[in-house]
Amino acid sequence: MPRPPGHGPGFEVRRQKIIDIAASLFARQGYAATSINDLGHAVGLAKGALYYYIGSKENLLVEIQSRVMGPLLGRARQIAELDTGPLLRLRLLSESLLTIIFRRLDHIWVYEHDYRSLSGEELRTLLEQRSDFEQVVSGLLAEAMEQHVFRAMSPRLATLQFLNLHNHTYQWVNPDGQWDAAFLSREYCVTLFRGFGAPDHALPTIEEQAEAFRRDRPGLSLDPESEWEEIAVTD
Amino acid sequence: MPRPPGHGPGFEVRRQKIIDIAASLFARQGYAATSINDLGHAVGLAKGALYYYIGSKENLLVEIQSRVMGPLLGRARQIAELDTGPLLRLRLLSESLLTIIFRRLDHIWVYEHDYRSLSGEELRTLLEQRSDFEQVVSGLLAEAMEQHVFRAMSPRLATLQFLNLHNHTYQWVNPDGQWDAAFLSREYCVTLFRGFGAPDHALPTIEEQAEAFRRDRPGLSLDPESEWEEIAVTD
Amino acid sequence: MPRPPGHGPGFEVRRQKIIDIAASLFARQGYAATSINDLGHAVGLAKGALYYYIGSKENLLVEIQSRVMGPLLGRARQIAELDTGPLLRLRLLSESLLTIIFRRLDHIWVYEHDYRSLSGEELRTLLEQRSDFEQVVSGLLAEAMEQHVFRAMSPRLATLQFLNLHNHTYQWVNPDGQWDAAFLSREYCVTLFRGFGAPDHALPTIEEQAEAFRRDRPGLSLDPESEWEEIAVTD
Amino acid sequence: MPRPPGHGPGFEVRRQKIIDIAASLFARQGYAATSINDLGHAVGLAKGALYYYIGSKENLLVEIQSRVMGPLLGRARQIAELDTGPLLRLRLLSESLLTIIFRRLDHIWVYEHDYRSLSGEELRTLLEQRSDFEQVVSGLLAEAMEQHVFRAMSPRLATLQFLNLHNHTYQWVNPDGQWDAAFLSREYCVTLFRGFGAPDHALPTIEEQAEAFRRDRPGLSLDPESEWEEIAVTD
DNA sequence: CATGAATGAGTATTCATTCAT
DNA sequence: GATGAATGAATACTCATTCAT
Repeated sequence: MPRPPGHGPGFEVRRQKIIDIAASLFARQGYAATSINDLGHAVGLAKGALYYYIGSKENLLVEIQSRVMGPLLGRARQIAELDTGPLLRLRLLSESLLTIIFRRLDHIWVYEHDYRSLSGEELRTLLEQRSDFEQVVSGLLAEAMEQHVFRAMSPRLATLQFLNLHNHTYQWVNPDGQWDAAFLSREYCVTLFRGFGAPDHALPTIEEQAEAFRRDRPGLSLDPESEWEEIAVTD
Repeated sequence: MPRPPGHGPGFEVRRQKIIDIAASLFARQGYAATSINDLGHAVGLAKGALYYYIGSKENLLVEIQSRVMGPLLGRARQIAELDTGPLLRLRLLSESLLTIIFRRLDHIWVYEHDYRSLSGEELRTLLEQRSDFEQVVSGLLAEAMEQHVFRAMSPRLATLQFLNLHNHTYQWVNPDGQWDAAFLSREYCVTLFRGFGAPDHALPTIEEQAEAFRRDRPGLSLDPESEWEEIAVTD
Repeated sequence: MPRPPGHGPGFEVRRQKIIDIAASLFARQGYAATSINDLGHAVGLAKGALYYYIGSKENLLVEIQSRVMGPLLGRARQIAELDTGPLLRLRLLSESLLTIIFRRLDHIWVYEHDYRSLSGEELRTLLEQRSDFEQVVSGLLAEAMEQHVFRAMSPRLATLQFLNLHNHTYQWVNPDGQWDAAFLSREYCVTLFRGFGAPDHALPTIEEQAEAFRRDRPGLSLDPESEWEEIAVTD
Repeated sequence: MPRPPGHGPGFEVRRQKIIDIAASLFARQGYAATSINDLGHAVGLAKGALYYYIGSKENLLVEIQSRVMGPLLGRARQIAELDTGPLLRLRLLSESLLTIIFRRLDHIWVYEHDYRSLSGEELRTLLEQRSDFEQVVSGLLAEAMEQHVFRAMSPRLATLQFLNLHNHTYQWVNPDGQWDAAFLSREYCVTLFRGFGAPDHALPTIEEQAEAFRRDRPGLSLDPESEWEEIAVTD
């Protein structure tokens, strides 16, 4: 009894590899400046076979974007619901964001530079996801202000500062360099928490809390390797 | 970049107008997605005439980039040499940078998104200019650390945080919105100066100093309008 | 067109079904605009298996063409040899032609629209068959003129009028509509026989003859159902 | 004072020539089977220059279709409004239709074979125009029936017979052959008018009327040469 | 100065066909 | 028998650039 027409078992594996390679090319040369021919050459496949896997060039962009936004949003929502103070959650969120930037720098380049190449429907989805992520950040910052841990300030402006500081990192970061995501997160949060902190409020010892948290909740660990793969594939 | 002789008196004026329009188109649609035809249509000139003014498409990109970097570097060097404390100079630099972002948002979009479309020689020039600007920032931050106004930290990392916070602003800023460059600069500097500040050091009243400075040195005023035009054209 | 040996018993049945589906797709979308993928999808078979049955895309066209011309020519020759007056034979031929048009409208569309996609050898065969059919018509018309049932006129022009009137029918006919092949044949023949008839010659009562004929010679009945299937499969 | 960007004086001339050549290629090989490369080769122009004139391949189809329908509908409406008997008008209409078929055989091939390659909007326009033409025919036939010049019959079926007889002519006609449009029109009308005529009604001497008409109304002459060019270019 | 016309290489995408498994 | 994977040529179309006038 032959199985109905469809895709073989190796299809998805190869498809993911092609998206990997596409992300790296797009990151290096830009989406518009990378031709399907370039990609075929890099993958080692003729154009026809390439299309068998990718459907269309724009579809590659969609896949790359959702590889970024899927894990990011998933993790952000997990963190937002933890029963800890808002600062610890901001610290965890910061590290998650930076971890993803470190681990998939090429995806982030594409994500940041070429999202305007998306067409209507896909673009709307993406912008919604971005907005969802921003609202998680906004919510945590607002909470910190309500608890007078942070001084009163425009929540929107605080959010934008948080995002500026983190999101621009992809422009210069070297994943194999001296700094890792944990270190950068610590530094950024020191700057932000001191910058945003209420004048008379002694900031809590976030780093100790974070360490304790990681010790107690290994299931929610931020180990980037496993997390990414798992979420990316099932996403 | 001298032009061959024989151009009439209106040549440069018209050339600058064409670059203006090109910048706005590139910002809206991207450099790769904007055709010379589009530009000709927007300018009201046939393609042949356009080439008389622009030389090549890539040349437009070079012009736009140097319109950004020229005034920015010029202003940065002026500020760096002022005989005031490093924090005031950082504050003035911050406002200059944001002023340029506000006033020429389209140029900045092109500058940030399409610099990879430049070829070797031009790209190297650009990266050098970026590096020069970063060194001005680095220098001021190091000075603040030496004077123990800022706590001891990696000067490189401090620089990158300063740049992250400012440079990512173009992604969301609305020049006609509620916030202007002066306001954002104030806010960013509060965050950074408190974040970077030495623990036991009371930060000086930068805003008052800045106001006094603007009152005493009107020639060095940050009035973006005049500054920009002047530098851009003679650049 | 014999197939290499080794095919199982269901081969020919499945093959015919595939040609059926191909004809309907080609008729709807055109031969050039229908891909082998489309066909595979409609049939429920992957492309590889499809080629096992069809040989090539052009071959499908050949099969469809001969499914039309085979029964048509066979029936035309049978009718031409009947020992009745030429008008009755024209009337029977007319109804046969229209019957085939009605029963296999999709085949006729392909036959009329896409025969130019055939290559040399196949095209020549097809054109010969068309010419053979035209000669049967010509012969009957000439006979009617010789017997002074029709007025003297160019036999070629009479033939072309007969063919114009019948062959263009596929463009608008609806097999499920109010008119059937028998009705249209009656109407066309009234027009043609009166139009072609010798001025002083009372046209015979063809319809009564036709009815009597059908009563007496059921073996030569025009029942389209059985006739078509039989010829098509053994063809 | 330079004129604004647009098209030079030779543009439209060359454009019309390209459409001529396209029509001849499409007629010979079919629209789908004719590539833009083929056309460029036939015209003696590179692809880029071709697109400068044609806009798109489908646009060529639209132009060809309207070159047929424009003059045809224009002439049909003129004829329908003449103050003569319906038979003379049918005779004039028949000759106009055949004249266009003779003069632009290649256009008619494309018109008849490839109209399904048109997309929604263009297709709808075309079908409307076809329907308009059919209604002119229907109107004249109905008029003849009302005046009892023709026997009572389904006006729709009479129309379809008229159209079958005329429209299928393009399949075999040779414009340089022994028959011209006037001759074919005469023959077709004899067939149709005798075929449709009321049994007891002596058909009028149409050919004499037609000749008189042509003598008296030279402005409405059917001279195909001048008529076509005039209408085609201004259309 | 400015135009319209021309080029040729490049773009994403499709598709009939083949073939190892 | 049937599949999924691969090919390579073809397709319509775009675009930066040039140049005679």
